[in-house]
Amino acid sequence: MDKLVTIGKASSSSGVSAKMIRYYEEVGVLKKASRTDAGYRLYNQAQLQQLGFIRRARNLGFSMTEIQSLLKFWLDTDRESRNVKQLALSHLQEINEKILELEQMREVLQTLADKCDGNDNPDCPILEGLAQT
Amino acid sequence: MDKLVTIGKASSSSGVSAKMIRYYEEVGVLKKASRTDAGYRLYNQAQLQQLGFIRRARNLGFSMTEIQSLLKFWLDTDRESRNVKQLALSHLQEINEKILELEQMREVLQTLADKCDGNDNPDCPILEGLAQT
DNA sequence: GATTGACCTTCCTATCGTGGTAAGCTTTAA
DNA sequence: TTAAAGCTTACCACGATAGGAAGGTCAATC
Repeated sequence: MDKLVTIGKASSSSGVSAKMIRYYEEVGVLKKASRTDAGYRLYNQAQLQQLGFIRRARNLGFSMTEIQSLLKFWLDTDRESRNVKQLALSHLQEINEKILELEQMREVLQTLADKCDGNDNPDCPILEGLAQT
Repeated sequence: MDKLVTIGKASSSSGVSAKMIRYYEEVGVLKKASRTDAGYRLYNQAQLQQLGFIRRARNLGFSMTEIQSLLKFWLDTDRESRNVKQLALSHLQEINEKILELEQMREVLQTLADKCDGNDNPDCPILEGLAQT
């Protein structure tokens, strides 16, 4: 039942590009795939699930290093959920910091933009704000 | 009055690293600096102001390409504020999109994390969410 | 049996903004 | 005079991704 597929099928069914699948193998996030006699990589169902896992973790903004840990936890039945949660919370904090940073940028920039007439006149509070004389 | 300084002073007084100052020159964001006989770069007051301008624009998240445009506008007394404002609003939109993306990540991840006990038990809704069986 | 086209392989390049390092020259201060 | 600090260019690295070139493999069609 463990149907094997080459990298193209693995890519289309997981939503991860073939390029990236090879890259994940190269950097050690994925174990080396088995090969056909001709050297084609082969993936089984469990490996396809791992690719989906990686894609979803990427979509949540986890770095490859974090994903490597998450995958290890996932495959380890002796994991402690404490460690997974800690990783998630640490990433959540990063996300929150980025949001705050972007919101501050937005506020400053919006304030400047609001003051700019945006016509054919050269006077521009945006440039003045950046020049900050 | 137009005191000239070498790159170290230019860096410390503008808050832009010497490395970056050279890089901006290399990619054409800054005009090539004049040089001493020995080949040391020299910066005048106007150029120091430009460095500050760049630093503040970077702090607002503008890309180097956008900053190149902003600098051009700033130095062009025939500019129309319309174009500056358009650039700023376009960047604002990007910022807003990034914020939305991060907020979506946060919501999903926070929901998963809330469901995870975070103890020595292996059961973990975070991993289950990523596995999405 | 031969050709074709889709698929696979490895290897190299680029992105973007920043940091680091090494080898060597110049300036300044002791 | 010598040592330290500062400058120069020319490399390499990051993280995650994409593109391309050159070549091997597979399956279907002529």
